[in-house]
Amino acid sequence: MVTKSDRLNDRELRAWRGFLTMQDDVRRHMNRQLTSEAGISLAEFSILSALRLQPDRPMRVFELVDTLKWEKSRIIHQLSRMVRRGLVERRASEEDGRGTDIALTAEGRGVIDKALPLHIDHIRRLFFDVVTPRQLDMLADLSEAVLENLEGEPFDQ
Amino acid sequence: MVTKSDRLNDRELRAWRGFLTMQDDVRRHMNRQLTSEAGISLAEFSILSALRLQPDRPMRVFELVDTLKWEKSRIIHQLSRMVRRGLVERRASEEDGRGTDIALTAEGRGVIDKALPLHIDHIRRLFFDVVTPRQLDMLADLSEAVLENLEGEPFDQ
DNA sequence: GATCAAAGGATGACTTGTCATCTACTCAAC
DNA sequence: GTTGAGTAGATGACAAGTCATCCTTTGATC
Repeated sequence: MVTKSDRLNDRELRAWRGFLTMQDDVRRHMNRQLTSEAGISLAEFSILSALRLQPDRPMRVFELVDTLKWEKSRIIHQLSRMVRRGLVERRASEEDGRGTDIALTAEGRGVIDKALPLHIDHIRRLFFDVVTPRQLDMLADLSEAVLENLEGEPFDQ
Repeated sequence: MVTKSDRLNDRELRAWRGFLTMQDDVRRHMNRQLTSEAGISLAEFSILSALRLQPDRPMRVFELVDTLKWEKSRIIHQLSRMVRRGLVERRASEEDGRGTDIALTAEGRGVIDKALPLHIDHIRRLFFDVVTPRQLDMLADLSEAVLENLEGEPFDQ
């Protein structure tokens, strides 16, 4: 049973503030590295690398939603911006008259192929170089526990 | 010495994807809970609770920057929006002619006093209830290690 | 084959966050 | 007391993310 109280204790506060700050800073660093070395944002990187996982076929919008776990509308807006920049293409799906296939353009493929190794180098230096294997596994466990817990919560989906 | 490679191994991938997804989802949940139960966003909550830490004096903008570790411009824009909504006030600083004091309005104080306990309840259910003390300390250590490491990196500040 | 709920996706309005740039003031050196 | 570098904060333009709403197609039921 968990002790309830109207404030966080020192241990909780340390972890929580550290987590929030770290996660915010890490995102900002990733964004800046990608912008300056590959000319794309972290959001664009996320979409492009999801598409790169299925190199030889386009993906449906809902597959991107499932892969990235973003809100549908967030994905769709991001795709619209990326279509404008020529990184991806929309095509009517052949299987489902309501559906849209999303495909990498040649430029999108070029960009992600260049960005991926640079980004992996970056997050290695940023993150993995100072995190022990034990911490890594604990973070994975913790993340999965929290994610699973989230599904039962109000304000979900 | 760390093994370099152009891709993440399974262990790294599991932790990294879990972390990114979890952190994104947690933010979204916090935002929704605050919006629906207290009528403010997470960004507004962050500013208001920083101000609430010094209940009896206004804070300077740079103090908010130091406390929250946000970019200066992010803080300033957020403050402008919150002034518009009547949650905080700007006053010329008496000590420094360039400076601005930021103070809670009566409404801002009312809102944060109502929001704080609700939010703490929420993150307890969301997060602390499924995270062990050991994991908590590990997360704090990990966050501090990564934050410290970030300071030496390019793309900092 | 008409009806209708649900699925797949798009759009608009609005908030949030970033970068680049700008103004006003301070403080030190001369 | 000028000059000039650095500090404190503000602004504008744009990219991201959220919510509410909309349109079309599908698929089940009658």
